[in-house]
Amino acid sequence: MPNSSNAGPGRVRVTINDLAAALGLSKGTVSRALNDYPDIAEATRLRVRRAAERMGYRPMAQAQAIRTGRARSLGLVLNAGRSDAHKPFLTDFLDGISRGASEESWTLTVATSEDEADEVATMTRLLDERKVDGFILPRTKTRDMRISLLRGRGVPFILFGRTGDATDCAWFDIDGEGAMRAAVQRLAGFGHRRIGYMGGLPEFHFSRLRRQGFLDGLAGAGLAPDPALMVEGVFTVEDGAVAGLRLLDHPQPPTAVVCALDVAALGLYRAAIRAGRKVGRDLAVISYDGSPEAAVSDPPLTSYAVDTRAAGRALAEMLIANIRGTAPEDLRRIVPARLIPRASDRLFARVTDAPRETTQGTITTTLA
Amino acid sequence: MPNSSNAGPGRVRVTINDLAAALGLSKGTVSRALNDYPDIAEATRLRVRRAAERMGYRPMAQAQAIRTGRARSLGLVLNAGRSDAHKPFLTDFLDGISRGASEESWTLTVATSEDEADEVATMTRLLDERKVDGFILPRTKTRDMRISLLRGRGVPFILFGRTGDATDCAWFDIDGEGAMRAAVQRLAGFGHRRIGYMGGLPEFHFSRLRRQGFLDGLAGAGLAPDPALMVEGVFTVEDGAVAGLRLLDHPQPPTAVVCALDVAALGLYRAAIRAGRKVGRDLAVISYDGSPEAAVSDPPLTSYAVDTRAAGRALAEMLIANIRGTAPEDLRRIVPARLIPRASDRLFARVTDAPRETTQGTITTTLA
DNA sequence: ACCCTTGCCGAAACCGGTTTCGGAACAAAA
DNA sequence: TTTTGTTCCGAAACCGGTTTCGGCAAGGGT
Repeated sequence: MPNSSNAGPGRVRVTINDLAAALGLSKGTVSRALNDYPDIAEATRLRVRRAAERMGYRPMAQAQAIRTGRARSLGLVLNAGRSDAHKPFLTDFLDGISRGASEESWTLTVATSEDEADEVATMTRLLDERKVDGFILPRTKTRDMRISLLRGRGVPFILFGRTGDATDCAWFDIDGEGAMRAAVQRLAGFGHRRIGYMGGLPEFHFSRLRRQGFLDGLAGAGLAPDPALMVEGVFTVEDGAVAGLRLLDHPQPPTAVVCALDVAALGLYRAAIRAGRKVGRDLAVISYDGSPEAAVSDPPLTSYAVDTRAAGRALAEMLIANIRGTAPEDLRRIVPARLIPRASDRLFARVTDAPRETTQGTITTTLA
Repeated sequence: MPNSSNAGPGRVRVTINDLAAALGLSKGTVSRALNDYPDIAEATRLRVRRAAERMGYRPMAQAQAIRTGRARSLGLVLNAGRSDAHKPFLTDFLDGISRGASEESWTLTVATSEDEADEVATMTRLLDERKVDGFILPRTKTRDMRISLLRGRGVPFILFGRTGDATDCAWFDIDGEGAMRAAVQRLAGFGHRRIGYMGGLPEFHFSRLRRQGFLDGLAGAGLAPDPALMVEGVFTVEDGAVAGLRLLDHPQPPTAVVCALDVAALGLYRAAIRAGRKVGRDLAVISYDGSPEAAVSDPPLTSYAVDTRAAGRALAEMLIANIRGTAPEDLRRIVPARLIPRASDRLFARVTDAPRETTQGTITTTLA
């Protein structure tokens, strides 16, 4: 008969001892059968499996952990302090990770922190108590304390994004620089020659990459970068509004702007209104993120979308592989962002159809 | 010397054996000293504590779990299928839970699911593997399968919200019905007599409560409810737009509307535009949620805000108390929502200052 | 017929903690 | 002095698994 002293949740819990007794085998044999050891007869293995299934046996994760050293849990530490741009995607992200993890019977442990120091402290606690086998690090910075910590302790981890020195790092990322490049190319194809840029906070590595992508795009289109048309450090709609105003107030303002984040673009929308211009008519905008708000803005924002759910899933799978021994060098993947063409980047019946000079003239006089 | 075979993360791990050896005590004594057993001399207890501190000893959570039956982890299963209204609050919510949990050295395990069946399956797995000790159940329904499951298995849990039969349930909730009542009272105070209502999906228990609160509010103001001015089942902005149009198309449309959710109100904004009316001038709106989008809408939406972070924290603390033995009946708390007065509920220089009859007339002719 | 593999399983140690039980040392009461 | 009672700690069992080790039995080769 199964386990009589069943304290805690789960009702009558069937342990490996119950299973072994029911089968007339030793618990060691049962364990090895369940874990596919080579020294178990195929017939026995099947008998054990079937009995386990029938009796509803589930190995207690912690009991395994104590011997194997694996909690079978992935750690994710969210920064709740900063207004996080990935808020709207968080559910999708968690969903992706959770699915990727549960497919291998792993789980996701989430913690939060407000600043970088707190982040490291939280991760340390999770590690010390052995609650987690590895970490997913979102929003990687060029110089990231979390990476130093984990590297120093020899703990497996994977970056969502890249970093300055990615030696020994596994990572998954979206090709932001490629998207920026394509955005410039697209705008140049529409006839734009003065293309502005709004980038994110410089400490995040993606800002650096996207900026470079933008510059590469300009070069590819034979355009010279104008520092006056480029602003960095945008991370909220408010930032974007301020920065946008600066761009639009320029004596020779851009006819198009590439934004590294949707929030920046949304801020630019506001700036445009205040400057008496209209996005989609006087000003072309292409952005990046594919956030839901972008779809309902006026005009709907053309944006490069990232599939956050798929990213979460990939991150989970890759981290598990890393924990299981795959070398970090073999765990690096980059996927393209997907363009969602909407109305903000086509200046209907004007820029689009007119030759370049006329375009410039039209815009300029509109502003004057 | 500490543990030489240190597989896995964490570098040189100091175990209770290392500690005992260093102190010249048995590991049982060390354990009891650390856990404040009464049969340990005060001097010894201190000596042990200090050594533990100095050597950086952290008990391995899983090793404790195997004997105590406590994983020291709270479970949260998110429904990723439905477009979740609490998306913008998710970070805050997780942050609250995480803080409440980590104060007691507990952690948060998050999983996702798409439908109700999946939800139950996920929770079952988490329980069977003993990954969690209890659950936080967000978005409770009047008849909730999760509750039946957990009740049946005798697993501790706490509701975020209330439910049909809350016997033996611990819960934490925001006083939505009170907010609805106050909203009606406020609008009636401004002179409104035809007050509409837009409610949420009926299966969620809060919809029921808020609806009742609205009706109570009407009664308190001496107004008779008009079924034609009440719509239910709104859960997205789109729903809200459709429902709003229905309300505004009424031959004798409402001069004010109480919304049970901000998304409903935002939908109503759209409907008003299409109907040629202007919220804050022809139509007063009070809503509930306090979502960030509501602050930047035009006009800014007056809404009852819920402190999701505080809720998360309270839920975590209460669930831990429940797991530790406090009776569910002693773990029930309701806190008021906080009114954030903005522009959407004051019809400047018209309804506000005019007597009731005139108001009605003004609105009506505006529509005609 | 004997030895040597090989296949397969049981026994027992082990992981890192918690908890029970009993007894030594010492003080107070008889 | 003996008895009784406390205080405090060690020894060992226990939790539910995993992993090592050794040995029995069957099969193959000589």
